[in-house]
Amino acid sequence: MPDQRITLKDIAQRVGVSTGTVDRVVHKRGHVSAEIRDRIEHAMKEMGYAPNLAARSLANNNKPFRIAIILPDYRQDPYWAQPKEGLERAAESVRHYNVQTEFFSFSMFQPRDFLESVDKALESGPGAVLAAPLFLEEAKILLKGCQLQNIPLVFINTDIEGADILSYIGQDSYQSGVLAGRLLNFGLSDGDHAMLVNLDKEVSNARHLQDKERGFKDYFNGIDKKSIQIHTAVLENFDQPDFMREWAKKQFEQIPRLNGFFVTNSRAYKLVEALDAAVQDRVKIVGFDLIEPNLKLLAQGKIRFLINQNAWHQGYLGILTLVNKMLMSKEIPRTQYLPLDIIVKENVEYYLKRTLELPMVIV
Amino acid sequence: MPDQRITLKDIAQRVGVSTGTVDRVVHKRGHVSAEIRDRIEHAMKEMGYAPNLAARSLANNNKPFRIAIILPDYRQDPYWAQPKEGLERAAESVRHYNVQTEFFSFSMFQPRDFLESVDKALESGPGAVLAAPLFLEEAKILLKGCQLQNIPLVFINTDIEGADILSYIGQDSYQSGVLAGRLLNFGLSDGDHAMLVNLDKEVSNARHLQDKERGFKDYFNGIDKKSIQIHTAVLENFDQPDFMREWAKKQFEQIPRLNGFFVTNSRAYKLVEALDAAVQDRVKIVGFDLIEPNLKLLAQGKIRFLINQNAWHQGYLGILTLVNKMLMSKEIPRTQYLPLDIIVKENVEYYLKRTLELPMVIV
DNA sequence: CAATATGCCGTGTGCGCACACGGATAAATT
DNA sequence: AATTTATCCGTGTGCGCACACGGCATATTG
Repeated sequence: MPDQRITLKDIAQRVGVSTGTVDRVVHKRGHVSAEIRDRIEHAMKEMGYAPNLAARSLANNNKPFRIAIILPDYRQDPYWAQPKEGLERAAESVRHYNVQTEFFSFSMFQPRDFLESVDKALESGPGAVLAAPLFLEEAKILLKGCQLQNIPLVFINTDIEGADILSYIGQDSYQSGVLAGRLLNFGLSDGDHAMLVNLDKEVSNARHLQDKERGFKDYFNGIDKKSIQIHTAVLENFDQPDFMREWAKKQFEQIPRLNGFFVTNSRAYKLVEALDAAVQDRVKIVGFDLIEPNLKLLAQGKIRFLINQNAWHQGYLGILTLVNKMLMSKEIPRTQYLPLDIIVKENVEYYLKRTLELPMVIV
Repeated sequence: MPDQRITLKDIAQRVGVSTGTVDRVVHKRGHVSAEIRDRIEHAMKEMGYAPNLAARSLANNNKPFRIAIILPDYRQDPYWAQPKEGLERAAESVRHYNVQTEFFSFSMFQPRDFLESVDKALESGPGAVLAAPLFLEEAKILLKGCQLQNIPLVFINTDIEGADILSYIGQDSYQSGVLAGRLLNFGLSDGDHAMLVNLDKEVSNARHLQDKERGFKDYFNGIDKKSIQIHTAVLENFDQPDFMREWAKKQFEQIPRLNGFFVTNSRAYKLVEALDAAVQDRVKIVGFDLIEPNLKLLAQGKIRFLINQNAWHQGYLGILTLVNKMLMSKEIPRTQYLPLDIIVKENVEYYLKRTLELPMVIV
């Protein structure tokens, strides 16, 4: 632990030059003779120089670092409120580095709206872009735009394979499916049946869904201790209670030992609502996301496990990633998967608090 | 989102005084007339002034903030390596605020050694103290010392009820016991038996153990769906494989339907080693901590769940708490419980990586 | 009334860094 | 030899804040 922090001045004195010259070397701005450059670089290593970020940010304070954020409208789907919150929280915690954020929201059902946001965002001349690229073709235009302007781009939630971006931050859908299988299996008995239920109208998450399904089935194929039979259901009419109840009733008639459900998104509560009280207590349900209706059912024991995708963290890490890269010149991994938190009634409160309290910023 | 950051100068101009006067109000250093003080405070609220931490830390950079850390020697118990790591990591991330840390380790079996560390720590004239107060009486001396020197004190791992400290950071032992009960119960059937196993020689964790046991039993008393019978075992000879095997054999003879174990500390692997191969696959074991031997058995399915106490975070949060209080003048809650992470084979890697990658500091 | 004390407030300096600007030297050109 | 050009390097200023210092009033005292 170095007692005294090494400053530009220190190594300038050591080498016998001015701080300006050292600064030129630090920023590789040229106009320094090879010999002196070598001596400075050598001295920096030897003395263990590390720039004082506080001072750096102060000195840079005239030019803000602006991040354009392209996100679906959270009023269309409450899911997007979570990344948004994380983004806002992160923005708040790096305000002191003069980081500014600007939101460009779009309708998650209209690719053209996305494009419009892309245009607006790029025209605003940002220092970096963070986006949820729901539409593949349109996202490629964003990609090109960022390359042209030579600014870093971060994707959250949805990745585009092979895209030349700074980083992708999201869930590991496949692994979350595997995890769901694991949790369900733990509570099921030999000979039981389980069902994967997809309650969704759109296919915007098609890829995530596929991966989850694959992971879920792979898990059950991989075990040999018990025999659990897996079924699959896709229901677009999850908003019609009557339809749902009817559907559920039929399932149990056809599959008496149907004892487990895996709801692949945050709508597990919709499934519970469709079940009779007695059934609610018997079947094991695994779902996603700590949203209010799910939490209530978790507390009642009617949802056994919730897997927390940590959507909040997507936004948070997104900002931190950009700040780490651009202001702290850190190396960033191409892919950053978020932890898959397992939530039950007994530990849920810590996860709810964590997003509120945990203080953090930059290293 | 305020486009332009508000500075001291801004509000000085607005009120019509100098920055020095505003600064005096900010730091409550007096020598300001009541009227001007009010006007300044009003303007600060109205304009939403927030100090620029970078500038503040720069201006304070001559006087480091030194934190004395009193911790058990991690060579005696690998557990303590985790908080230590968290402490070091946190120290690293706040280095730029000129925060320095100094470790004073002690033997976890010798109260007098602890006292010696306390003396050394207090004599070094720290700006704050962080300690793991394993010994009640001796800890009281530390308490008095800090009160005398008027410096904040943070406890980790072990709390002392009613002690006047800044904050306690640790696990919620009771709740972790409840959680263990929940997890075990999920995999057990009506009529099964479960056993709480305490593999420990010392009673230094007596309190934590009691709480865990209470939580565990409370859980099973609270359910009415199944009937699970609970047993308890305290084994000090966990280091003798022959003894352990013999003991285990006897248990299964006496309790044929013994299908679940809750190991109250990180030594779940010791229990697994004492079981026959067939039994290893059958019984459900819930333990604590992501240590190497446990992880291996988790991957093999021989430990079903590990509850992660996040000992790493104790250290990390400890430093952040002190920095938040002293440098950012934030309010700090008296008790900070750490999340109870549920770890299975399928999500373990995220938790191992998380401690390595997650970048953070201060808000 | 002068001398001193007291309350209030502005000014100046430095923290470490970034960067524009200009000065110095040597090399190349006229 | 005088001038230009290129190369290399030092200096100065400001970022927002903390704080010592000193100045200017007004109040207090001899």
